[in-house]
This record gives sequence, C-alpha cells and structure tokens, in this order.
Amino acid sequence: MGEETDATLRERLVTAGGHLTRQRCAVYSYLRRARQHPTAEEVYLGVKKEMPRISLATVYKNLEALVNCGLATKVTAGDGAARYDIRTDHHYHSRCLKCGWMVDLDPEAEGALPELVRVPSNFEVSQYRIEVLGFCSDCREG
Amino acid sequence: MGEETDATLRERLVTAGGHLTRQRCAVYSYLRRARQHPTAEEVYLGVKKEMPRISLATVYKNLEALVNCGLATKVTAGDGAARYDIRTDHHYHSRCLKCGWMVDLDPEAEGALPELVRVPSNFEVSQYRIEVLGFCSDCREG
DNA sequence: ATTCTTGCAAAAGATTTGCAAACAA
DNA sequence: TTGTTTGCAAATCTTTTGCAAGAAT
Repeated sequence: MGEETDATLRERLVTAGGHLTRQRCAVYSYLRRARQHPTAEEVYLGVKKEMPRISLATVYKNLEALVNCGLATKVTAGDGAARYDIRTDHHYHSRCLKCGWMVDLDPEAEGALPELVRVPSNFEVSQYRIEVLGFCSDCREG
Repeated sequence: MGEETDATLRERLVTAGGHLTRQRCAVYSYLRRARQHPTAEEVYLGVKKEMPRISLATVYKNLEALVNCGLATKVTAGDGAARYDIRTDHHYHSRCLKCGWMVDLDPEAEGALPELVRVPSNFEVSQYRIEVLGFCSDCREG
C-alpha cells in the first residue's frame, strides 16, 4: 500500500484515538483495491491470503473502525450480509436482483429530493439513500 | 377482524395455493392494526397475547406468506431485524436515527428518478427505493 | 383424502463480545 | 508504561429448516 495512504489512515485513526496496525492497513488496502463492495467475509478471505492468521472478528472490528473515522461506508443491502464501500461522499447504489452486483451511482442533481418525496415538516432530514433495483447487463441476457 | 378482510386474505392465499388459518388471520390482523412497521418479534409478541401458543417460526412463515401473496411488504432497514409494512403500493420511508421510528412517505411526483440519479443505460431498472434518514419530532427535542 | 400449516427444537448465518497475550504509541 | 488491538472461542441475534402432529380444503 502507498505511504501517503498509510499516513491518511494513521492520521484519521489517531484523531479518533486509535492505532495503526498491520491488520488495519491490510483491511483498508483491500477495500481500496476491491472492484466490488465486499462483505466482511470477503474482506476476511482476501486479506487472509497475505495475512493467514488474521481473524474474522478483527476484520469486523477494523471495518467498523474505518467507518467510524470516515474512511469507509457500511452499506446494508437488506438481504444477507452488510457490504463495505470505500466511498464516503454522497452517492447512491444500484443492485442487481439476480446476482447482487452493486454499483455506485453518482447524483445527477443536488437538492432534488423535495420534488420526489413529501417529508413531514417536523422530521429533521440529515441524509437520504436511493437504491435502484433491477438487472445488470450480464443478468438481463442470461 | 372484519369478514371482508378475511375474504380478501383467503382469496389471495388460495390463489397462491395456501390455506386460511387462524394464525394467518391473526398475523394479518395485527399488521393491519399496527401503528408502526413491526418486526417479526413484535408481531409475535402482539399476536401471542390473544393466541398464546403461536410460535415465532409460524409468524415468520406467515409474514412471508403475506408478502408472497401481495398483502404486505418486507422492509429491511439495514440495522437489526426486518420490518413488515401493510402497504404494498409504491412509497418510501423515513427512519429516525435515534429511535428507529419508520414512517411512510408518499411519492410527490412519478418518474423523477432520472433527474436525480444517473443510471447506466445497460442496467434494467425495475424499481427504486428511497429512505430518508434523520430525526423524528420526539427525538430532535430530547 | 390430500395438501398445507403448526409448533417445537435444532440449525444456520451474521455479527458481537470477553479475555489474555501481543502490539503501538 | 499505558492504552489499544489481536485472535480465539463463546455468545447473541435474526431467520430458516426438519419433522411429526394437527388443521384446512
């Protein structure tokens, strides 16, 4: 993993009162390289290849630490296991109903929510999520 | 429970190859009367009051049966247990980050999704979900 | 009669926790 | 040194499943 990446990770961790460990670097590195949004189990299996003694509990704890210091997002797809996303900026997701493939979607326009949904005035909105469900290019053919 | 309600339930169940049982009526009735979107556990505890020998497994099976015959929706909030919603039409949800309170939101305008999100053209959209997160009127004060 | 459903207990899957040893600051 | 993290096993929580007995069609 790159040294500036380690530095960023260390800075965020230290600010949150944490330590920079080999396991934490490995989890963060795996997440950065992941093509998809992996589950904790997938991160575990991936990191295990280079660090055979790491435990699944450690992976869970480290993923939580990354989320807590703002370096990752937990995406709960609803079905099965939670997934982790290296992106932390405001964006949405599409998910294939057949294979579960999850893709990031970029906001097209900001502040358009009120036109789409009527939110009660006594509810204080802090964020919103959009999930688009359907079939990816591979699955719509098969 | 009202007789027309039973008749609707029976019709849907029979169409799907199922039976109308006391337990199923009770679960459906509870869901209709629920002020919030209850978890399976909450439905179980509620129905148990009038039907002490019902089992949690039966409640799970019956909630699934209701979803399958189009009389309820399963709402997976991400955290903890799934919740069940008697509404089956297209609508959204808001959820309080403090107390978990979930409220139905009505669509303000249809077909506005493309203005909000850029979905890849090779993805076949079948539905989308919007979840508004924040704080309900009770929790923004406390 | 036949098929579906119930209730129970056990199983399964995902995530969390307690704790002593190891590590980072 | 002091406080945090690791790895392991056990525990927890939610949901599912197998099966014999019971209920609905």
